[in-house]
Amino acid sequence: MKLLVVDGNSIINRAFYGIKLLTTKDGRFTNGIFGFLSIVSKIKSEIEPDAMAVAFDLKDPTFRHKMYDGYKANRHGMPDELAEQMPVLKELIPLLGVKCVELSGYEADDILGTLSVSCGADDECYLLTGDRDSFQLIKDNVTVILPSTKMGKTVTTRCTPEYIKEKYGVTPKQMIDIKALQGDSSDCIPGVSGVGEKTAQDLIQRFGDIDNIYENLETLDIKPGVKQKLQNDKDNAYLSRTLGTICLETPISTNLEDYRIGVGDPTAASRMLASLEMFKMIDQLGLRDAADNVVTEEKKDETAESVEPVKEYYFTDDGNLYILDTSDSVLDGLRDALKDRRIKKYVSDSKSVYAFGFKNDFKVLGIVFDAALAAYILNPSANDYSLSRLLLEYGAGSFAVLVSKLMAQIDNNNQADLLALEISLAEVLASMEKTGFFIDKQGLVEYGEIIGEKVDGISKKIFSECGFEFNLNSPKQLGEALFEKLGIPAKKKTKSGYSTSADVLEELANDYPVVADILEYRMVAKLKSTYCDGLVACIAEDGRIHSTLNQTETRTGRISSTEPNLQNIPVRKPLGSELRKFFVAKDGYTLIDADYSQIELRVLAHMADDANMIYAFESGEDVHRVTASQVFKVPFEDVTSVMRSRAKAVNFGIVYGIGAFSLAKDIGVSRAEASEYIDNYLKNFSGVDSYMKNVIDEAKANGYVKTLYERRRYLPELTSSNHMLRSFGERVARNMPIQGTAADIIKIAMIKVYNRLEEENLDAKLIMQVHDELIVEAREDQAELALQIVKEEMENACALKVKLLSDAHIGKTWYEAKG
DNA sequence: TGACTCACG
DNA sequence: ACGTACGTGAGTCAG
Repeated sequence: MKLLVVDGNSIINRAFYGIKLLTTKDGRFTNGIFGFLSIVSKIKSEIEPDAMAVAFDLKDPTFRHKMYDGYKANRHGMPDELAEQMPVLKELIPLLGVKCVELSGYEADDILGTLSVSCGADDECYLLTGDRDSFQLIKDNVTVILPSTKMGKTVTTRCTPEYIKEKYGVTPKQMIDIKALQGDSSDCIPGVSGVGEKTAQDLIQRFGDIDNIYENLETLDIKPGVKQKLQNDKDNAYLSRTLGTICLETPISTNLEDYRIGVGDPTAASRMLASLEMFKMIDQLGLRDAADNVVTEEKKDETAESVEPVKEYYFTDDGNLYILDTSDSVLDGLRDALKDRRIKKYVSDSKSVYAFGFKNDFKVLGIVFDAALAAYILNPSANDYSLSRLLLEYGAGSFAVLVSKLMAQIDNNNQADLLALEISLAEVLASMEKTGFFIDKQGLVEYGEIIGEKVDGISKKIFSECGFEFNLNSPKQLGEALFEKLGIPAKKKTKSGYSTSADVLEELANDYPVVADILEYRMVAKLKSTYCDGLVACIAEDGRIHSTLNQTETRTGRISSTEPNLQNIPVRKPLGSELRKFFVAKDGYTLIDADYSQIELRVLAHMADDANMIYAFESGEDVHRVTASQVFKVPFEDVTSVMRSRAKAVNFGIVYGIGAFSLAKDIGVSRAEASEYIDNYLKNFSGVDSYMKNVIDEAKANGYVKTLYERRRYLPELTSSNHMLRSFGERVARNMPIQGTAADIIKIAMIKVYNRLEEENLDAKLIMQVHDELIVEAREDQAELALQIVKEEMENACALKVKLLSDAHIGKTWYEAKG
């Protein structure tokens, strides 16, 4: 029989520290469980055992180790984030048909030891543990499988008697004697003081065990100093041997039949994994059928009278239309229903339904519910809002059940208006995707050729300055070239070598001309590959780029743009901004670019209800100048450009959840000085000061933060015992309501602009959004009117305690229209 | 696939 | 004692 015994504590510990913290949407930590299941399922499929057990430590609070009271007293307690995962794992394992074994007063090691000696000569035993103490258990038929992390990946080593012989030069049993001499501070095993790994190995290799050493200490060939140390700590050596010997007689069942892998409860297991949001793991553990049963079983319960097969869509008794699958072939048969406003539609993904309408020149009416958008509004931090996942996650047996569960939560959270807003926006986004952005392809290609020549020229220059060639795109090779071969002093390191990021290189560029060239290379290489080549490849047959606008991607409520991303087209540097000259309006049309002025700061002024900041905006003066005058305590007229730019950085920093250190680095002043700026700022803007404190208190009390329009983001990080993680949570708590409210507002504006342009029958279309900026393509003779509409709708999107302002310009290209 | 770098608001 | 500003997406390298 093949037996696999897992040291549960050791493996979940390794997993916990090896994987970044993961949580479910309601804040339960899951990374340890996830890592445990990953490695155990991998090893299980390699070994294919007949029997299996997972052993856990179980400390009896009244238990004191017989020999040594300090035993393991200095082991670090388990962090809460891991401790809460243990009972969950222990509940899950039996559902997978595997026994958990734990016994008061014994460690997992002891259970591994006892089961390993229960195996007969015909059996094979595998011990999965990260604890090298288990090496003493190795025999011809007992192998230790030791996971370790190499270059960020988990690899496993099969440790056999031969492996121990080769690595330590001893038998597995002799490992106990090595440890008796060497000790182990993490286990509070004292050993012989002054004897380390090398000496201990050498002594046991030559003399076999500590009995022989102590019986013949006088005559053995051992250095006098070492002899003295051995003499001094003889008692500790024997005590250590006792402590280091794994118990082989734990009172548990030693009948291997009792550990034969069973069927467990696949349905309960998959339900539990779904609640832990480990959807891939369900497949990995072979529970897909059971998971599907969860859905069909419950479906039977719900619609007991008529068990329908799962369909792509269905009408229900109330005459509403439920559309689960929004592919063209399905929607094709529903055209008439899609045009009928009276038929309420509940869909899995409204944007694609609207897109189908546009593609076929009709308008889809009557979508009242979108499951993906609803789930996104309930929790924007998930990664996947596909229907199959939502059904599992919400434990819903049918689409109709899912809809009612989602809707109940949306109502409960007061988010029905927000959902309606997102559904309206889906139509706008579908229209924008369909329209796309016209590109001067020939101009872009020619620009790409010029940039390409620059790339080649700078590469050659760099190689001649260095005296050797290497791959300039490889941070690793570049780091070695600069900081080793050329001997330039390195400033900063990353996990895998020297940092070569722009801020590091900028500090060196003045002293080392080659570094300045590398910065220039980086810039032009990026322009060439990402923008010139990348964008040209995205131009469709109609001469336009149709980016995808994702509505369920960001944790703050912003939309994102992919394939290609049109929200990060260069603008800050002159050479890069040239690119925008190739984003043009089609013949006879022109572009309107309108962007909100300081929307995030205005939102902050409103939400914090800060009289001073509201006044600053009402004065109509430049807000960074006003801030500078207050923070630096100088009259408004005396604000210098340096003061203004520093105040601007402080304003940004406040929105991001500022720290003095980062502000200091950003604007190049001392930390103390930066700290003074922040203090002055918060004294002047006392409303902001108290808002920032309140928002964190509320976030901690509620577990989430929210925008003016009830968009939420849950922040399990706030309860973390890890300082870094908790601080991150606090910064997010400060930032998300501001960034998110600004996102809500521009979404409202988009819907209004879209509807107005349509109502007024203008030949003008919204084509792009860049967070605080909207772009419209309008027929030339209607451009002025369209501009007025865009500006007006943006400024009237909502009424805050401060006005919203939109700067709008007309131009033939994006470059021109940006103003 | 993850790390690094860099483009944007 | 700890590391250091929010939110994104794409290209590239290297394991």
